[in-house]
Order: sequence, then structure tokens, then C-alpha cells
Amino acid sequence: MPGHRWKVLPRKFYRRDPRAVAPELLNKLLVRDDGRAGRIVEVEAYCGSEDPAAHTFRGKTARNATMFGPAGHMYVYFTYGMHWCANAVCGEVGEGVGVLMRAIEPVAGIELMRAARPRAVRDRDLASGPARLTQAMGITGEFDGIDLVRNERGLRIVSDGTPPPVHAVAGPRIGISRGIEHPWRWHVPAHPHVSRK
DNA sequence: GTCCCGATTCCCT
DNA sequence: GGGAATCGGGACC
Repeated sequence: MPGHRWKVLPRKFYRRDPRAVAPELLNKLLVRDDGRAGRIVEVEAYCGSEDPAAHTFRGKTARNATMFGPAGHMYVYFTYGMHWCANAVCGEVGEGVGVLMRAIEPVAGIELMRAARPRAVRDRDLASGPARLTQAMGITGEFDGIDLVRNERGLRIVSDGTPPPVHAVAGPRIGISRGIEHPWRWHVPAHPHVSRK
């Protein structure tokens, strides 16, 4: 992989409102040092104490502690008794805000992703969905709290120079029952690897 | 301690 | 479109 041409996103990129960070994460690359990499094509912002859909809405707990920590770290949580989901922590320490990565387009290490997701027949099913994404990339609870800026556990988010889409599609978030009025989901227009239309 | 349900996925109809 | 799988967090008694 031409890693030397990739720039790791700096801490300051994340130290902002997640609603500003989220659309700018589109077209960035989530990269593992085992060769797996994918282009981020769908994200959602979760906004702490002002957002009833956020895990952090009711304050800090053992489970969500990472979200209240420094920006640029990764919050990984377990849900539905079987799935992991991954977020980039944003904002300032104590805010409990971040961006859920919902879909990537596989761009490297696709054989490893296939091995991790043997049931996915089509490439577009490999990582189009928040739990599919973590399965394809091999992300589990062991990655909760890692510093993406420092490439901990070999995981990072980089730019290859591709800008975010000029007109990202915004709409309601998926799978939530409260806060549905907020258009805090963004995806690359007409991209086949987005989890839903 | 008990109970409900979730930032989901997959398979069946 | 509907339901099962599967279990821990968190609200509430």
C-alpha cells in the first residue's frame, strides 16, 4: 500500500462539533496495518447531552467513558448481544460527542475482509453497515479507547487527498427511536456501498 | 435483582 | 416486510 502518501488526520480535525466532523470524514480512509483499508462513505453524528439518541445523553458510565475522553480516540461498543460498532470521538474532553462510522467501501485487503465475513457474497455487503464494517476490519472491544491519531493497534484514519463530496446527502439517522428529527446522517451521493438508500 | 430494549444483521416469507 | 439471534447496560423497583 502507498501508505507514505497518506496523511493521518490530526487531533484538531476531531476537536470540533461532530456535525462538522462527520461530513468531512466522508472519503477519508480507515486503515489497518494488516493491509485492510476502506473509504468512509456513510457516517452519523452523536451529540452528547443535547442528543437523546446518544449513549452519552445521560452522562458518563463505564461503557461510554471513551466518548468523554480526548478527541481522535475510538469508541467501540457492543450491541444486540453480538455486534460491535466504532466511533471517532470528537469535541472537547467531557462533551461525550462523536461520529459513528456506518459504511466503508473496501479498497485494500479485501481477501482478509472476505475471510472475516464469509457470508457476504457481494463486495457491497462486506462493510456496508456499522457492524459489518467492524467485522470486515476486525474491530472488537479490544480497540475501544485506542488513539487513531497515534496509530494505536495499527488502526488509523487518513486522507489520500480525495476531498469530501461537495454535496453530501444528509438525512435522519438509522436505528434510533429518539432524536429522529435531526438530519445527522451523511453519505456520499449515490454510492453503492452505503448501507441504505 | 428484574426487566426492557438497543447507534444490527441475517434469513425467511 | 417480519422475526429471531443474543446479552449487557441502564432504568427502575
